[in-house]
Amino acid sequence: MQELIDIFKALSDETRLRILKLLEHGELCVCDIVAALDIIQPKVSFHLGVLQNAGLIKSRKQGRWMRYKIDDSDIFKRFLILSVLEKLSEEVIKEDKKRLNKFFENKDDKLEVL
Amino acid sequence: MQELIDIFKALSDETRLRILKLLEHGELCVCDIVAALDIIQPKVSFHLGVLQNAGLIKSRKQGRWMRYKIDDSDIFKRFLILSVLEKLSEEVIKEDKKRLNKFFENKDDKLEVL
DNA sequence: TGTTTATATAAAATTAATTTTATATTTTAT
DNA sequence: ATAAAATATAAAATTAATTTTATATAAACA
Repeated sequence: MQELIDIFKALSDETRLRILKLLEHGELCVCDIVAALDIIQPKVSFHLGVLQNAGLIKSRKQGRWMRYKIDDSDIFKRFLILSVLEKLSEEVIKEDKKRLNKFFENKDDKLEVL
Repeated sequence: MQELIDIFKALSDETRLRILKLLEHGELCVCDIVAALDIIQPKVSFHLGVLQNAGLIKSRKQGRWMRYKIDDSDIFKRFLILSVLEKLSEEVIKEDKKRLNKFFENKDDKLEVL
């Protein structure tokens, strides 16, 4: 029962739904998400923790980055996450994606300089 | 987005999941649920309100009773509710059903007396 | 009509979740 | 080695959700 409650609780917050939507197309590190949502890092880490605790995302450490991606390893979570992604209008996360893309461009610039 | 959040929030509470499970086989009035869960009436009304706000149950007034039942009128809610009902072990609500049955027996007794 | 029953709701008290601020840890780069 | 970057976590502050207590309303009954 608690496992189920944790999943629903994790999904009942705007910031966390925005994070899931950002992770729709793959893995991101914490700093990507901070840049995209334009909120402070400890807050992002907190929400990533809630999502991970509920088993909706998983992480791996790569160098000094911690990369997160969706974990839809069972049919129930898969359906839930698919529903969420489908139901969230693009409108809601338009600005998030803009900021993320801008952040990526700057990353690329830096890489080209090296 | 808020609608989705309200649905998940409604589902992220033990009392409310127990109520949904009680409503699995049909309509119940508030006093049935109070008897089954063995918690005070304003608390039950509060949780019924949360579930109804989220569109997961609906009510109709009949005499002095307010009867509630599951509202799975769209495919997404239907799936969610089905998943919840399937995932909640009978164990969790065994006592609830016992108390509900005892309450029903007493109701019948009273009717027979009349 | 006055009383009882079923329910809702408001207000206060309590508990839980979130946010912010400050700091610690780990990894990489200088 | 030192400094900087990325992240986590602890503590405090804030906000939100839940629970309790008290009361109001409406329907049915004596």
